[in-house]
Amino acid sequence: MSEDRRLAVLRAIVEDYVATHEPVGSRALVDRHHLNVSSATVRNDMAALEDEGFIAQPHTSAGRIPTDKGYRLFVDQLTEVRALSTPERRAIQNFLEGAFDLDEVVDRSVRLLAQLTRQVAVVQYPSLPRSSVRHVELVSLLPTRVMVVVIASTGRIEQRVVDFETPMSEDVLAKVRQRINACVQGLRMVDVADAIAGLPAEFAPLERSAVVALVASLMETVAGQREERVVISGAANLTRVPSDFPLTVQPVLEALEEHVVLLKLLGEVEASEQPTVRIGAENDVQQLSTASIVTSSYGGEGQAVGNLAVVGPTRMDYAANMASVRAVARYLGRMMDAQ
Amino acid sequence: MSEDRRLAVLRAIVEDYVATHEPVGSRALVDRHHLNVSSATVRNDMAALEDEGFIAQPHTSAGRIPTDKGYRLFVDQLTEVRALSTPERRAIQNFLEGAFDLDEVVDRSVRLLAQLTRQVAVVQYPSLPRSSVRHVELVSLLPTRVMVVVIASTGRIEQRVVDFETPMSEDVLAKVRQRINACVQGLRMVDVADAIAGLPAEFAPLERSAVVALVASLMETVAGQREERVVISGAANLTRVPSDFPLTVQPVLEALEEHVVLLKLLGEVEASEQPTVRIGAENDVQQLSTASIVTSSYGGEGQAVGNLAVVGPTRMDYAANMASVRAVARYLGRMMDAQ
DNA sequence: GTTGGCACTCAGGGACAACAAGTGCCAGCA
DNA sequence: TGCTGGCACTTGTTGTCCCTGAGTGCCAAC
Repeated sequence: MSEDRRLAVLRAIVEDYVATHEPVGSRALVDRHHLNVSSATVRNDMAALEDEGFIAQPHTSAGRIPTDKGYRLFVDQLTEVRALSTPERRAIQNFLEGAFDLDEVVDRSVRLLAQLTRQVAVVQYPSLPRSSVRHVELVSLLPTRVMVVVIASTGRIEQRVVDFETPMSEDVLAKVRQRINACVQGLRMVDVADAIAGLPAEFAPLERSAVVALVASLMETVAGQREERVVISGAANLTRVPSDFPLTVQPVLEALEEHVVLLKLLGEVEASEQPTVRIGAENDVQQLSTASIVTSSYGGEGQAVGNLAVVGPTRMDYAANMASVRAVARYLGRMMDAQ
Repeated sequence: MSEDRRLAVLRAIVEDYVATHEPVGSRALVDRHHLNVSSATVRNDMAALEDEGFIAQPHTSAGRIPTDKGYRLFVDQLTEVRALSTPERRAIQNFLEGAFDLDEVVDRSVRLLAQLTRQVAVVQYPSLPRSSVRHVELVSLLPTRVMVVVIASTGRIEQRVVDFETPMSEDVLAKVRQRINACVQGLRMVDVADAIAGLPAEFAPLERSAVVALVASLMETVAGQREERVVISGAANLTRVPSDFPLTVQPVLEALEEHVVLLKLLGEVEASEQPTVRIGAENDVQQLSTASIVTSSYGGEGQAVGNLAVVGPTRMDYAANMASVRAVARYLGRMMDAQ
């Protein structure tokens, strides 16, 4: 019994099952793929594959479907991610290039990814701690209230309102603004806290408490556990094929609404050129144990600033989805650079 | 045959059907509500109600369910929106008050609304054209590239990148910044275009083209058809009761992903203290013809700056949802004032 | 190691009967 | 005039039985 053929049989089963959504039997297999052996031989191979846990039978008289372990082996066999065709690439480029600002770039990316894969797409905003400072603006709202606006190199903008006990004059505010920018412009967010820690000491005791409050607020903003943000699109695709998630659309939708859960999912990827796949129960999130996730990081200049993902049924077209995820991640990274 | 009793019967049918999700028969009706008449009498009333189109039978041997027209009459009979209980109100307040910035306020509101109503909630960001300018910031990215950042009175921030043909010095940029803010600060967005139209003329011919580009970009930003933004939450609630949308979760989900559609839905409300209800086919959006929508506007000082809504099956608890929508709209309006 | 053959299993679907829920209508009553 | 009890009728639901077809496992032969 050849090991190679067994792998070929597994691959054929996965391909057929992904295409037809029905358990595939030995007869259909030899008909559709030219395996050059009889159905009885394939049956023997299938029995072996089942013993090893790669495929399973819904019931005795049915064909086989791949298990999570089977998909895993299948995916690991995919030696290289297929490249998109030129027209596909051009479509992506055209679609993303019309965007004006970061919100629009992210929004278009997530929609595009959902459309390409016909699955649910998730895109994380460029992570604040992983980018650098372009500009800090202080806008006076009241004599005792200032809005701190941080503009990141990725185009992301964060704001926060600070109240003081003692009023601050426009002159002092201008000076603080100038000093802060001098200290932090171009710095990586993670280094900002150190850079401005000494600032309050430069100011007269009377002004110092307000400056301390400003600096503290700025530190909070850039530390930003809270500031990670994700966008999803294509939830309707979950219901496109009802059998995808037989009775389980709800837990999946619920998981997708929990941004904390999503961030955890996205966060588990190490930065890499290749998309990462997690299949079924490989996901730590219990609600997504019937789903598979294809993730990748993106960022300019080989520097990951965020992650993105596609979520779908374990029975998905892994090759195509990996290609789409990689393509969108690349274009997104390029947009970040361009900004 | 008393008209009052017929209305009471309709109300009882709606209430029972909303509660049980099953066609309600004459027998069950007299059992559960003390109507003080026999089931035969109720049957006569039901026949009349059916003639008038307020209720319908799924099939001959089944009970009655309300039609869209029936729900409409029921809703119109609700003379006043129930007030929320004090603990409910306190919960809302606590939930919303911890928010730091606008994004967080909107995010929390939409989640809260989804949780209160157990339906899909939609919240529109404060509309740019309906708010005023707090501050305009120009951040130099390159000598020929500036990021225009507009901060609105509602806390909303919009950005946009402008490229010039001729480089602009920091000095000129500072002057433009100062002049723009002098012209537009505190102005309503709709009046901004007029206020800055004359600005380029103040500058030397050499600088003028860049200033024109800046002014044009600013005008585009505040005109902002494109800039309306909505957030949704609670999509998982669509699948909570499978019978809510028998085979139709998909079109509803699709409609909810089309922000253009949502904005249209939200936009059709006239500003009013009372929530507006649109039932089933009353929605212009065909995909939502099996859904009902409860909308309201919100805004500080009686000035509407945005809208919000709850989307659910026609068979929803209208009284409760109207109360929740109104409550969240009020708190949201208050938050806008506070900013 | 591969193949054809054959007995076995089991989900799916049609036919049919019994049942339950609910209706419409009518004659009688206040 | 309006309400009520009663009764025949309709129809979806449930359960049983049976048949069919797809697919398997295994064995003997090549």
